[in-house]
Amino acid sequence: MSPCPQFAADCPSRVLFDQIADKWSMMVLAVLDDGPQRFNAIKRRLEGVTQKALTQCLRKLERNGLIARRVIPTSPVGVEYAITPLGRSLQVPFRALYAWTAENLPKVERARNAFDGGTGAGTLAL
Amino acid sequence: MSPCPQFAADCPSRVLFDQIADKWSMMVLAVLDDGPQRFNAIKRRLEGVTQKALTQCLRKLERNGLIARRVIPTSPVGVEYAITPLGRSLQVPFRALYAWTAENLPKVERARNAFDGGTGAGTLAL
DNA sequence: CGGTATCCCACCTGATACTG
DNA sequence: CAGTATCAGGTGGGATACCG
Repeated sequence: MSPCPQFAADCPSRVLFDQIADKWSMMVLAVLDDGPQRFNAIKRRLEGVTQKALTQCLRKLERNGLIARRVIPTSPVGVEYAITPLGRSLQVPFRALYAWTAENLPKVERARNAFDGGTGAGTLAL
Repeated sequence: MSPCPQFAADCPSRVLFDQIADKWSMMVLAVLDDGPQRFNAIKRRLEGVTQKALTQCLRKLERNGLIARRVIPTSPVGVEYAITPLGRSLQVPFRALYAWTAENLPKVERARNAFDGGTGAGTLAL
């Protein structure tokens, strides 16, 4: 199986992957999967995210049709973000990835210890 | 479903995700899925990758136990990289993600055009 | 509240040169 | 061949301040 025999720069998979695989996108979608959320509510659940980074991430997700932005014209403006059906469909492969991390974290940690601890002897064991 | 009620910075999924979700890792694993490859052979198949970036990526994958590095003591040294069973297991969720990109690229492109073209009216359509 | 604008700095990048 | 070393330069992040 090789969908792209070579990974050209304009390979659709590459282009799209660059869009969805950043540090925060997956988590934002996971948060919004619980239901629509306000900006600061999302921010509170993503430990370590800055306002700037979150804003950029939300814009990108919105641009790609994965989330929807709705302005609530209250006294101090409110903005609500909601996951779209397209965004929800991306949750499926994302959850598969999450499951992999949960299942294989111990193995990765063991490999890392072997690599770091050894003088490079890790290559022998594999 | 919320495996992490909140995304703490030390959430195992977050930590591991940061390790595997960079620009090149997924493609390197896909290339090595065809069989062991030499450094420059991999480089040739990843259009746009620099030697430095590829070296860093291969080191990280090796450290995390996803690929194995083998030095072939020939006249000009040769180095062969091979995917490990652990790396191969990661291919499963990666392929699911690839399938999603292939299937949903048109929808994303349409959303993007709506967002870019419109004055922000894209929020209405969703 | 939900941003945008600004500054500043760390980092990543590309290019080049050099080594075992 | 497969790197490491180095340096210039652009990109992005963090902090702060300010606007609707």
